[in-house]
Amino acid sequence: MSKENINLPKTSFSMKANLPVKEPSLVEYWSKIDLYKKLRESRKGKEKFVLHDGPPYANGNIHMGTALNKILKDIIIKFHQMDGKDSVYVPGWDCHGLPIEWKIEEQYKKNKKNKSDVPIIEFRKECRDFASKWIEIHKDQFKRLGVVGDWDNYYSTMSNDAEAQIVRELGKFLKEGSLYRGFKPVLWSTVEKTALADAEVEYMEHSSDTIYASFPIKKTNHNELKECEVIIWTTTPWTIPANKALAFNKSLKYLVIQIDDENEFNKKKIVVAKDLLNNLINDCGIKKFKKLTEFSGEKFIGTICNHPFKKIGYDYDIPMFEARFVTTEQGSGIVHCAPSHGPDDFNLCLSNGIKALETVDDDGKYTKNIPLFEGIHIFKANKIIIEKLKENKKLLANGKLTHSYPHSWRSKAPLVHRATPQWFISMESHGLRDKALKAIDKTKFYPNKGKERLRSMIETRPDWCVSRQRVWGVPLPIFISKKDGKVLVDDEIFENIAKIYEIEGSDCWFSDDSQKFLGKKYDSKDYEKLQDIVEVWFDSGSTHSFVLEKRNDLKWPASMYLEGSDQHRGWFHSSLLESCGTRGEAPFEKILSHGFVVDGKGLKMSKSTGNVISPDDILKKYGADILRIWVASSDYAEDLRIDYTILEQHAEAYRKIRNTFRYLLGNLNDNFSEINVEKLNIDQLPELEQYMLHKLFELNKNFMKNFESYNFHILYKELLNFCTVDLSSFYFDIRKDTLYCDSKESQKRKDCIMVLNVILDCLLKWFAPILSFTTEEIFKLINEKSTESIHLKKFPNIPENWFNKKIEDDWIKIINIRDQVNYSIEKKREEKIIGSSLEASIKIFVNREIFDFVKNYDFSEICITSTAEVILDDKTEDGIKIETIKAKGEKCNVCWKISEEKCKRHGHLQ
RNA sequence: GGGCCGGUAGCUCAGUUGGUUAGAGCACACCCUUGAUAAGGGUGGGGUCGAAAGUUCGAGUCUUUCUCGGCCCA
Repeated sequence: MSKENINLPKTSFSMKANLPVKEPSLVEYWSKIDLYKKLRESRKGKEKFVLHDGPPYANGNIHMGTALNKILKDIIIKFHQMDGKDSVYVPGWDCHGLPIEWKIEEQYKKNKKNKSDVPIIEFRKECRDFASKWIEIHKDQFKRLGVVGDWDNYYSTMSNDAEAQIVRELGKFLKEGSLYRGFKPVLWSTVEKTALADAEVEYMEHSSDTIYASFPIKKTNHNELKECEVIIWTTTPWTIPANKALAFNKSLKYLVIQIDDENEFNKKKIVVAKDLLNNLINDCGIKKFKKLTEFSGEKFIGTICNHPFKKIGYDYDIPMFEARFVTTEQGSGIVHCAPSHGPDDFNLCLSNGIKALETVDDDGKYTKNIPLFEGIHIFKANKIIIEKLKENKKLLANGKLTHSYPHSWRSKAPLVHRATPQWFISMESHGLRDKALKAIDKTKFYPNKGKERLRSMIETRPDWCVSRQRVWGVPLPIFISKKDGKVLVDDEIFENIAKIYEIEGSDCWFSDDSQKFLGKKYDSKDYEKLQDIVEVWFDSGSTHSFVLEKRNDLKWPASMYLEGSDQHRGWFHSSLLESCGTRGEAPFEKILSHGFVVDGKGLKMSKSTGNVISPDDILKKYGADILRIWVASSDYAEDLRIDYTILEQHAEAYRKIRNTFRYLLGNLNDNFSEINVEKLNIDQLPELEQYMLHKLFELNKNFMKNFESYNFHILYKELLNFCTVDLSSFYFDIRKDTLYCDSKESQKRKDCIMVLNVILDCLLKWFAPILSFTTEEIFKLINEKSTESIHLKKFPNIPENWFNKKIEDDWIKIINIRDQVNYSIEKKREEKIIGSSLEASIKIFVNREIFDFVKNYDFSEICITSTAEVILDDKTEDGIKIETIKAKGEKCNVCWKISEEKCKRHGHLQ
C-alpha cells in the first residue's frame, strides 16, 4: 500500500540550477526568437518608457560597477515592460577621447613607431577600430548578464550621425554667443600635450621642490617697509620667471624681522606673516633675528616689489594685491602669482589689469617670453631656478615637500597649470546656470539626495571648457578670420559640415581642404581652420540629441537616466548643461543614481588591496541570476557590498526560491493552466485558499508600490519572505496532506491546485525582471511548444475582491494559535515523547470568546497533527492553553495520520 | 584639506512625527522528518543601534565632537 496511491510531486524542473551552463543557452534562445523585436511588437502604440543608456567607454573588460549598472537598468526596463509600457532600450558607447588615443600610442611605442610619422587619418582609424572591437566584446558581456536591448542598432558617439549632430549642437552655442574663446590656465599634461578635464585628473602624492624666495620692496608708502624683502613660499620654483605679482591678505598681521645670522641675509629685513614666523625660522634655519615691526596687511596696499631676477633681465614692477585666498596654512603669508600658471593667480592679475602670457609651450618648455631660460623644460628648471636665486642672494631656503598633487589619469605624469587658448561655454552669458537649476527642480531623483548633489555642483561650477588639443574626437567646427580674428558664425556652414560628416564622418576635417567646408560662400584663404577637438563630455552630453531625438522608437526627453553617483559631475551634469543650453530643458524626467561597488568590509576594490571580484568570476561560479539577485536585494542608494560570503547568502536564497517553484511545478506535474482570475468564485473556496489569495493581493499591492518607487531591495525581500514564510513553511506544509493524499476528484484538492496555478503564475511574473533566466527556464518548461517568453507577459492583474480583511484578521489569530501549538509540540519533542507533528494529538483549551471563533476550524489540519480538539474552559489563563500528547491508535498507511478508528479517507485501504 | 552621503544582529535589509523588553529573512545551533530529500518542518541563541558627550520624563530616531568608509572637489 503506498506510493502508487498518493499524488507525489513530479517535475522535470531540476533542483540543481546549474546556471553557468544553462544561462548561455537562454541567451541564445532570446536571440533566436528575436526577443527584443517581439517585445517592441507586443507593446506597439503603448506609452513609452525610455531609459536612455549612459554610454560606457568602449575600452577594457567590464567590472562590477558596469555589471551593476546594466543589470539595474535591465531590471527597471523589464519592470516597466511588464507593467504594460513600451519599454525601449537602446544601448550605446562612448568612443572618443584620450584613453583610447593613449592605448594606440602605447602600441606605437611598443612597435617603435613614431606617432608624428603616422597620418592623422590613419591614427584616427586605429582609434576607431579599437573602440569597435571593444563594443563587440562589451555587447557579449552585457548579453550574458541577461540584459535585453536593441543590440543590433546600438548607438555610438563615433558614428557619422553622432559626429554630425555634435557639430550642429556646437553651432547652436556658437550662434547664441555663449561659446567663446578664452585664455585661461588649464591643467595641462606636458606628456600627453593636452589640457585635461577634471575627470581625467588624479590626485596622488608627489614630492615637490619648495623654496622661500625674497622680493625686494621697491616702493612703499610706509617707512618701516622700506629696504625690506618680502618672502614668498612656493612648491613650483619653475613658475618664478613667470611671476607678475604678489598677493597678501589684508586681515592678517605681518612682521618685519632682521636676520642676524652670518650668511647672505645677514642684517637683511624680511617680511612674513606673524602666524607663520615660527614655521619660517624653522624651515629656513634662522637662528638669530629680531622683530622690528608688526603691522596689518592693509599697509601692503600700493607696494611694488622687484623681481628676484631683476638684474638678469627681469626688470619690471611686481605689484602686491589683496587676495582672500592667502591663508596662514603654509608658507609665508605672501603668495607669488604667475597668472599663466594658476587659476587664482590668473583671476587676481586679470582683475588688476595684468594679462597672462604664453610662458610655457605644449611640450613644457619655456617660450621666448621667458628671458634666459627659453627652451628649458619646466620639470628640469627647478634646479636651475634655485641656483639662480642663490646666485642673486634671493633664496632664503629650499627643501622638499610631499603633498597631494594633480596627475594625469593615463600617464600618471604630474600636471601643471598653463594658460592656453581654450573654448568655453559660458554659464552666465545666456543664463545657462539658471536654466539648468530650474530644470533640476523639475526632475525627480531616486534617491532624493541626488537632487541637492547635482544642484550644488551646477551652482558653483565655472564655465565649461569644451576644447581639447588632441585628435581622437569631433573637431571643433570653428574657422577664425585671418583678418580680424573673429569666429565664423554661419548656420549654413555648420549645416554643411554636418551634412559632410553624415556621409563620410569627421576625419575629413583633418585631411581635406578648408574650402570643402566653407563652400562657395567664403574663401579658405581668409580663414584659419581650428585643430582642436571637442572634449568627450560634450559628446556624451549630446547623446540625447542624436539618439533620443533622431530615433522614431525613442522619445525626448528620456523617462530616466540611470548611472553611478559619480555621474552627477559626469553625464547627468554634461547632458543637463548641453540640453539646457540648446533646448532650455533637461533631457530626462527622472534620474536614478546608484552607489559604488565595494568589498565586504565597505572598502573600495583595487588591485593592490586584492579585493577585486569580476563579473566573470561570479558568472562562472554562480551565474547571472545570482548576480541579479545581488543587485535587486542591495540598497542602491548607498554603496553596494559584495564578497563571496554575501554571494553565498544570495545563492542560498536563490535555492529557496527555486525550490518553491519546484514544489509548485511538482504538484502541478508541470501542467500549468492559466486561471481566469476575474471569473473566479472565491466564496466557494476553503478559507485557507481565500487567505492565500488575500496574501497575493496584499503582496501585489506592495509590489507595485515598491516598483513605482524603485525600491527593489524591499520588493525582493517581500517576495522571498512570501516564498519561505507564507508558502514553504505554511501553506505548502499544510496542504501537503490534501495534495498527496486526497483523490484527484476531491474539490478541496482541485481548489488547492487552482491556487497553486495562480501562485506559480504570479511568482513567475513578479520574479521575471530579477530572475530573468530562471523564470524563462520555467516558462519554457510549462509552455513547451511556445516560442514566446516570460518577458513578453504583463504583471498579474489581481482582482479587488481578493482583498478580505475579515479573513486576514481571523487567520492572524489562527496562526498565532498555530505558533502556540508548535511550541507545545516542540516541548514534547524535546522530551522524546513524539517526533513528527503527526504523532501528536492536541487539545486546545480556550475561553468562551475564543471558543466561539475557534470551534469552526480544524486545527489538526492547520497544525498538521493527527487529532485536534477544541475545549471550552473559561478558567484558562490568557484565555488559551495547549496540551499535547502522543497520538493513540493506528497510523494510516496513506496519510500517516494516527487514529483509534479507521481512517476516514483511506479506511478501506488499511 | 573642503563639500556631500553613510555606519542597526555573521550577511542583506526594516525601524513611521523621539515613547512599551530594537524587527524580518538568510546564516548558525539543537531537534524532527525521510512522501519537496544535496530538499522540508519546529524551537532557539545572537544586536543597545560606529564612539563619546549633550537636549529630554524618555533617543537607533534631535544637537555637538570624534572615528571609520564611500563619492565628488582641491
